[in-house]
Amino acid sequence: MSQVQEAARPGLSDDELRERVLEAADRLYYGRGIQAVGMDELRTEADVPLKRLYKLFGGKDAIVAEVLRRRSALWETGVRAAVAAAATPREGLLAVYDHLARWFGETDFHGCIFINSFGELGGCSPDVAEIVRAHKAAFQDYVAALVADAGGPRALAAQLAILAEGAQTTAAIAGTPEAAAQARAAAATLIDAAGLPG
Amino acid sequence: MSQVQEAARPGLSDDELRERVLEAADRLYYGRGIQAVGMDELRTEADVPLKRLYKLFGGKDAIVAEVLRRRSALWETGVRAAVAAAATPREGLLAVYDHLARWFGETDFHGCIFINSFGELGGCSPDVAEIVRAHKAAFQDYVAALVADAGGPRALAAQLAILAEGAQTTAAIAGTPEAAAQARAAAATLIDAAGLPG
DNA sequence: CATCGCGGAGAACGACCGTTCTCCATTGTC
DNA sequence: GACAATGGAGAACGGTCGTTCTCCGCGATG
Repeated sequence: MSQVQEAARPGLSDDELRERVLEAADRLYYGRGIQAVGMDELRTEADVPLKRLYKLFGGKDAIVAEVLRRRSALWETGVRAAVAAAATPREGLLAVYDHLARWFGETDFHGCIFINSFGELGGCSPDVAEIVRAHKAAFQDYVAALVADAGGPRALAAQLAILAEGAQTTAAIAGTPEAAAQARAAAATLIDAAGLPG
Repeated sequence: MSQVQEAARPGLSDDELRERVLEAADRLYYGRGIQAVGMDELRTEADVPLKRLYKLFGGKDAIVAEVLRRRSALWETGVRAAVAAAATPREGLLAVYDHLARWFGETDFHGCIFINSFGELGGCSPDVAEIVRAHKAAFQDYVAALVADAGGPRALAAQLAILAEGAQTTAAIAGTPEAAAQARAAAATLIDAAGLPG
């Protein structure tokens, strides 16, 4: 058995390695913060040669941006699926908070990676700040579209989005998931007060 | 004029120097993040000898903790004053969001330093995480007391706190202050729906 | 078989971190 | 006036960061 273990395989594709790196980076950055995780630890966790890592991504900044973009797409997919499963427009809006509740209940929940990254790097990295801003703006636009489809007033959308944001920070800091249910109840009250059809 | 400019004074008191250091640390940490600001930059900004800095505080962790504790006290003072100026319990609750609106409108607003610090260090520093948790818990307790005094239901307090949190993150990331007014409108709706006397 | 080039492992590099230490001017005391 | 003590300025230290480079074993090619 030579010292070369992995190279015995016909050679892992670039796409496969990118996937491994991004999965590891997501897990490490989300759990401990971006600055706290060095390239060497990422290299070890993903089991990818450092040289290949730099050839595939160019540098840490690009990996961070890619991780955030993937999380954004994952979030969008998840919330859209939750909303699509609802029977009525009103329940579709409330399904957003049920989706949050499931997320908050996961054992490795550590808050919203966009809020966390913005707190960590927003003051120093315009790139990260812009990705976070775009992600949150897209969510607000999505909620606005849901509210419009449901025939609700324009002002309701911003209020519902603020409730979702507040639930995320509250649950993350408290370390408990009940903020989702509290935000859901508040959302239901706001929706009803807006005279939205049930 | 010798090279010793400051020492010509009879000697700055420890309290005075502590104040200068904490003021500079607050400004730098809040604007750019904690890990992005080194002790040398803090030394320069506060114009305090590095040796004295370590004698006064012991280390960076202690400075960070002290900055957060001061911000917590400052926030508590500010929000209590805003509430106290209100004529009725209902307006007292809404005054919280007016206070947020004034804060969001400040030119150097960069979000909530507790949310930011938690995002940056919450996964690595139990000390920071605990200070942030305690600060947010104290705010929730304060809102709960206001709601109780106003005769509102227990569930309303958590909803109002979540709105305040969401407004802070939304305003910080978007870079605009309108989330405060949106949260205030939502709060008014929730308060009215709870049947709280006007 | 000789040679070449690719890719992997990890050392090396410069920069910066938090912290400590060295050196020196100044000051208060006998 | 000699001298210990204080405190300032900044170099030094060990460690870690992101990134690059060196070296070597390997497979492909003539």
